[in-house]
Amino acid sequence: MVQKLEVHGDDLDSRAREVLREIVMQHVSTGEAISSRSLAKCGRFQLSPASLRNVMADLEDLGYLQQPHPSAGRVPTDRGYRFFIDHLMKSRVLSQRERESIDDQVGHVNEIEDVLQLTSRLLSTLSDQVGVVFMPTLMQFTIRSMDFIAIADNRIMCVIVGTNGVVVNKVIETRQPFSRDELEKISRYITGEFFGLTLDTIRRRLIRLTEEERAHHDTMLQKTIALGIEAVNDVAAPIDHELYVEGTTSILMKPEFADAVSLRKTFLALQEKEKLVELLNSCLSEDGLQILIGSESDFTQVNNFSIVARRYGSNSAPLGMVGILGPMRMEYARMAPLVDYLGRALSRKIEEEEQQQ
Amino acid sequence: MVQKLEVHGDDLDSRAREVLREIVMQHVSTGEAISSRSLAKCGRFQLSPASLRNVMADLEDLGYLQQPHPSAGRVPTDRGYRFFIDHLMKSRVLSQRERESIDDQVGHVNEIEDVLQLTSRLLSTLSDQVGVVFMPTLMQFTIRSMDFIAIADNRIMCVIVGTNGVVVNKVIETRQPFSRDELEKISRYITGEFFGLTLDTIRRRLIRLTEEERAHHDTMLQKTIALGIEAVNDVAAPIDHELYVEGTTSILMKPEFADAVSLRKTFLALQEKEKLVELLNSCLSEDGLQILIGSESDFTQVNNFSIVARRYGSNSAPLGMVGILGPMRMEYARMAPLVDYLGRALSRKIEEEEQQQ
DNA sequence: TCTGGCACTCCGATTCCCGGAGTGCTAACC
DNA sequence: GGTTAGCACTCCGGGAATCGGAGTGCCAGA
Repeated sequence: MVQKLEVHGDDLDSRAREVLREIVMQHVSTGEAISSRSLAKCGRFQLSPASLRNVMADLEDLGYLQQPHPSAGRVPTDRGYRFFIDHLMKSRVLSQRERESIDDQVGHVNEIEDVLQLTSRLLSTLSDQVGVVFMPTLMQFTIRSMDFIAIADNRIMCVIVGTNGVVVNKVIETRQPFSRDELEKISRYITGEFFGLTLDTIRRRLIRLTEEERAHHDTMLQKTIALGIEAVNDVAAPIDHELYVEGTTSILMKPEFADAVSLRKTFLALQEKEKLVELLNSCLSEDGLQILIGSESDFTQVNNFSIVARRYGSNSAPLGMVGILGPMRMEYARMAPLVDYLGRALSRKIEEEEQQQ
Repeated sequence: MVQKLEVHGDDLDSRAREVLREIVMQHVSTGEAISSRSLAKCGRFQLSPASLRNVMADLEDLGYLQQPHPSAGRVPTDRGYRFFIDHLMKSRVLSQRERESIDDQVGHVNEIEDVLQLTSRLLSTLSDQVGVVFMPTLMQFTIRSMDFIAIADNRIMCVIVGTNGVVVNKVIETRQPFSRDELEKISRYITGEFFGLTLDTIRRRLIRLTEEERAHHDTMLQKTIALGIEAVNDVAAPIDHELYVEGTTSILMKPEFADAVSLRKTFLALQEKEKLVELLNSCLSEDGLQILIGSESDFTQVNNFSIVARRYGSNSAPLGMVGILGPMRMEYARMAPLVDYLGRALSRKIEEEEQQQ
């Protein structure tokens, strides 16, 4: 399939490529369907509208363009955008000023949660699209400490701090009551024993311990293990994630969503975050910048969205996804470096925190 | 002003009152403007349309009705709704089934946060409007315990548990580092010393202690005080609040918001929660069910909303507001008891938790 | 005081019309 | 063979005109 597309890429002669590029660029900036006449007028082709019409007809036959209705100009299809991105696009690098502004703002925030929120906000304002930052389950995190606090007799708050500075806390219900003393001891023990391990490993070790220690009748240790398992299970439930979505208002102002019907639809799509989470989760396995256009995924298809996203965190331990979400018509050449830079900035920031502490 | 309205209330003869009631009820159920003919047809009046038109004209002169456009039927104004609610409405009590269903669901949840969220969800589904639950700053809460956990050298998580079961936690930055041992001691000391007091009192005591103890050179105590003050200040910042808003989708489906313009406007209003918080905060001082219609508050005026809300928590220590939010056209007779019951249910639930522990 | 009747108004849907914009095709041209 | 001019065709969108329906206000008569 990819091979096929590559061949297609070479199939287009340079004139057709230039025409497609110009149509994409004009359409992105105006939002209108592009006519042969407006192409001729732009001055980049020494050709008459009639000749350009021929080229456009060819591009339509190949599935790169389409007409909203007969006797209208052409609009890029998602395949058209895809070709543009893969072969024609010249990424515009971020200006010095923009990068400095980003670095500056990121530098002034400390809490991980705040950094994530700031990032989504920056993505949104700088792109004028919806900014998204996603942090999935913590199963793969390595922990720095794990503390237990009595809230009620059989209700305990568990606070887990990751080596990367992320803090998670969750109230868990326990079967047996714990005293303040016990909890302090348990906190010390677990933190001391499991420092630097992932929750996943910790759980496996705890389960192994259960079996080994069954004979010893050390009640304290048994209590510790029981509590530890409950905590790990509860905190690292697979649905557990953070999702920051910023700038939904700006996207609803776009002409694409002018009428009440698509406005409602888009609004609902942004409300129901499960689908989005599902998509981002599935993107987590791949490295580098990822662009999904319209029909290329379920979520983007039904809403005519595009997504430009990227993993953040270190290569060995990816933490989540950052990206933007908007209508298919967007300035990919500007979005791509923006998302890329913010992804890097976020990764760097988290790494700093990790080292510093 | 209130006096004036009361007089108005008596000004209307019984026929006019009945006509107004019928118009409100018909309009609420259909959403259409009500004509003299449809009033005559409903059978409650032995009058011809022509006579009813006279009554309607009078009600319009008094400001209770208005015509969307000439030669359309009449629609209640916000004053009309106000009169209806104050003098004509017969609250429909909740059915046994509904109450049992509510009690049952509330009974199955334990976390305060979950209870609040459930309540807003119930409000939304049972009313088919937007359900809102608001919990303002915790300054007036009495605490059960206060624990400090090291996250990094000079970053500490503070977990406060209220006697009502509410748990708040917040990461605070400290000027000096604290060891694990110190933190445990501090936690014990503060919890022991300040159990049952409000954050506000605690802060005042801590400040007094600062002065008293300055001479003693007890570094440990000084550290304790410093940390305590930082924690209380930080956690109980005035902006600190929780707001649960549920069911925004259902409201956007209502015919009132069919066109793109009002859809956008409503959407934006629901996004920007500050205004809503402001309004709810200002309602917090008054007891009993509160109904705000259209022009009766800034927030409801610009969006043509109405709000039916009620305080929850005990009388001596109100915790927050519960309520529903929707277009002016809503079944107030059903909304009023619903909000009232859920407010009581929520208060009762919180009280139970408090006693139980 | 109530009611029937009548004139008037306004909305909304439907229809028709027309200009603008754009295409596809063909034939001529370089 | 590629390129261009010309022409017929199509479709959209806005505007004017039309018409029926719904509702009111008012007046005169019971």
